[in-house]
Amino acid sequence: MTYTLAEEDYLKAIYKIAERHGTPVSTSAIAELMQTRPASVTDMLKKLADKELIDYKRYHGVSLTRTGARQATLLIRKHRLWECFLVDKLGFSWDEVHEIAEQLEHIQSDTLIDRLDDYLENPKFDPHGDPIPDASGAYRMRYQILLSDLGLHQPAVLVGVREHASSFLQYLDQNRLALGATLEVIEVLPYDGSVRLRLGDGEPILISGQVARQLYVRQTTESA
Amino acid sequence: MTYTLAEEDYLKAIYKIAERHGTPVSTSAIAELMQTRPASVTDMLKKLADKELIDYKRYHGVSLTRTGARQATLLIRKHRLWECFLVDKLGFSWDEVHEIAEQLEHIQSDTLIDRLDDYLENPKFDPHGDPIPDASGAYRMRYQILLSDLGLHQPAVLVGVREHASSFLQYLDQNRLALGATLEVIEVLPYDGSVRLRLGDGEPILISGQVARQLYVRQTTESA
DNA sequence: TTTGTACTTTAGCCCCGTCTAAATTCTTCA
DNA sequence: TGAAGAATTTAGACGGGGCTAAAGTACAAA
Repeated sequence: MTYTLAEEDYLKAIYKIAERHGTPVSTSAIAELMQTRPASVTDMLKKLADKELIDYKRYHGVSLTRTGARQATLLIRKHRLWECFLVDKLGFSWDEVHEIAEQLEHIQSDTLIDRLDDYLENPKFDPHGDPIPDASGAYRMRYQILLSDLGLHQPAVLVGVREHASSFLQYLDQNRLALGATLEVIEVLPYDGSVRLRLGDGEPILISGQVARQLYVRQTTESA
Repeated sequence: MTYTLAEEDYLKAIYKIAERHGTPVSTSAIAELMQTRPASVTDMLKKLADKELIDYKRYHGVSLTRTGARQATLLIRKHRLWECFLVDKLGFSWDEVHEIAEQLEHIQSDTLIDRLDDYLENPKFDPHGDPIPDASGAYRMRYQILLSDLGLHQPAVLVGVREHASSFLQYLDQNRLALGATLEVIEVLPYDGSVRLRLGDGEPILISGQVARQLYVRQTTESA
């Protein structure tokens, strides 16, 4: 019932890759995400398979078992709740919390995490707009689309970020692109896909197509 | 500048033993406190000595160097601040927090601990009445004596506990012996050293000499 | 001064998680 | 169909941290 730090890290990595790119998850994808060597990954996969946390066929990648997915979801719950704590209570900014939450998520205590959840008033999303699973591992996906897929003049709210790199988040801060901001696409430049948008009721700003593809928005009216 | 989990645990153990029983600290004392084998302790002592965290002479015990003591104090600071957080913010009781704080104290982030300190409003004592070192490692000892050394009819306040075992703390709870309680010794039974005392303005209660030797009190007047 | 006993260290082994180098398997394309 | 090339796994090794068994050291008592 209790796993090592390394095992937990692998489970989370597999979960994340599966979420983005589907299953099965390749050895090299895990190695890349975890900054380690494929040979090391193979070793660990055997151990995880022995513990029935993953389904593993040599040369054909892995997927999480029910138990493995359960555990991964729990880790994500812990990670995101700690991020809320760091931002909401301790005053960290959203680009500073990842590293610390990576450590905190390994603290073993169900009571602790449940009480933390209550203390934070059961948040449903973390500071990056990612959903927080409940104690049973369930979470609801919010309706959201990429800003790059938002129609012209369609009012929307910024609800999440796909990219979590500090430099990206700092860039957003500098451009007043905070979660909850209302916005509307004014123009998409045909040459390179850059997007001009109105933020709240301020002056229009220009962001690259690259950035637009990293932002999740929710439309705020049902018009075309 | 950054140490492994095991190294940190050893430093803290050595610090604690030195605090209670003085220096040098024996291999077997460390082994007993850490629930490990003397042979394992010897192995680790060599490593800590190589890193100049302890002074170590074969067969003659160890003491912490300045650097080692600094690190141990920092760990204790972290441990005690986390205990405050768990009790004051998350509503844990004082007998539930030790295990969790043992894990939390290893989280590496100076910023985190400083912000936690501020968030808790820079407490000077943890839930067991133990002093919390400041960021520089300094802390002030409170004036305190053992309840077993308190004179008859001498008004005093319960300020700390020497024993941290859950069962002991729960026993105190059941007898309304909480930190901050005012008390006065009414009688010491000659037969076994049991102490009868008045707690606040309630009925007298009887505690064993054994228990009285685990409680720290501060006298509240200068009489006799 | 010697010796018995308790304490400590050494020697040698184990498991975890990682690595490099070499071998194997998969896949794709001519 | 049959390689070439990419991905993956195996083999063998290492450092961290722990254990047992055996050997060495200290110290108190005679």
